[in-house]
Amino acid sequence: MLNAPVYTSASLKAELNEKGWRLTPQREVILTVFQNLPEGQHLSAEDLYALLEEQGEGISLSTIYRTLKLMSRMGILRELELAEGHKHYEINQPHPHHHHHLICVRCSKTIEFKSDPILKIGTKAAQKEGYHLLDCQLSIHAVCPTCQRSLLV
Amino acid sequence: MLNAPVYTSASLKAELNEKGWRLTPQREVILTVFQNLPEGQHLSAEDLYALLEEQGEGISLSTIYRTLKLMSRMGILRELELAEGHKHYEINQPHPHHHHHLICVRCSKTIEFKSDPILKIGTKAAQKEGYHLLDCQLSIHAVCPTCQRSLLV
DNA sequence: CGCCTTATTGATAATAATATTCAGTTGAGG
DNA sequence: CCTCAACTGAATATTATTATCAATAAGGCG
Ligand SMILES: [Mn+2]
Ligand SMILES: [Mn+2]
Ligand SMILES: [Zn+2]
Ligand SMILES: [Zn+2]
Repeated sequence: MLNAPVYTSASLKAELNEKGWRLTPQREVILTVFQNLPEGQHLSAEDLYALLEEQGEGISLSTIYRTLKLMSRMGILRELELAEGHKHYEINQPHPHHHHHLICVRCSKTIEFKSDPILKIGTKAAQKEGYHLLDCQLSIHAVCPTCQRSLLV
Repeated sequence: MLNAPVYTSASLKAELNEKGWRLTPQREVILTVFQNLPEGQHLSAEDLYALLEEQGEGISLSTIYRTLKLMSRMGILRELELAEGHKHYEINQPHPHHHHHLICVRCSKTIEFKSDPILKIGTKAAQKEGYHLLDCQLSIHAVCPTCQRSLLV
């Protein structure tokens, strides 16, 4: 069941150190931002950069890109394709908060929804092949009601 | 249930013309390539470009990018994030061939698997919100057995 | 069947997200 | 503390994808 723990600074440090990596203030700040992000919000690299700038905790874009990638590969964050041209990120929540995305390919309006069966099926599929699960996300690409009406394409 | 028909030149033409667009030899060729692609194969824009070059049916990269995007937004092709840095495409098959992807985030080794329940859940989720379904794909990000062994990160 | 309008193509240049480089800094283990 | 490799930030490079624009060719229509 997506063994994605709720990370604390301590557990993040432990997991990093285990691999010879380090806990830095920047990584701690970024984790905190994602942990406090309201449900349904997703940040791009630029979003995160701007947000931190605002908070007076400026972190370089280089470090932001590196950290987003690192944490995604650790299974701490999820990398999402919610819009064309750039990725979005959110914290990778375990079971009761784990969810999926219904995305309008025209305007990018996104609706989240939960599904236990999907998480189960995904977990089993990974297990069967001996893969170590990091994230499991159903992406539904569709056209929202508004965009259906506006006949534009 | 993902009303993605099996496209023929005629039905492609019909659907294009309906929107004031045109069927061109290039679009026909590209559709044919994807329809004849063996199960489990996915093409990037560059892959497709090289493949057509080889076949002596060279099509410009501009047109390839435009066509891949157009056909994805029409629901004819699926746009997949199977590797970092570029997208892959495959034909969007209806029910009995519809499938999902288990992807190693380290080496990009990908395994396909089917699941009727997921397609059902996705279809229902879109319906409930009044979205017009184009594609429904579960992406499982994980680490394959080989990459688990090689302790590298 | 031709004609006219306009979508489409291909070549080229532009854009923008992300990666890389490297010198200076700082975690973490001993 | 000390050492050393991992990390950061600034600048630069990369590269997938998009935009531009003149030339071409679908397709609706008379
Ligand atoms: Mn979300
Ligand atoms: Mn596939
Ligand atoms: Zn929309
Ligand atoms: Zn692998």
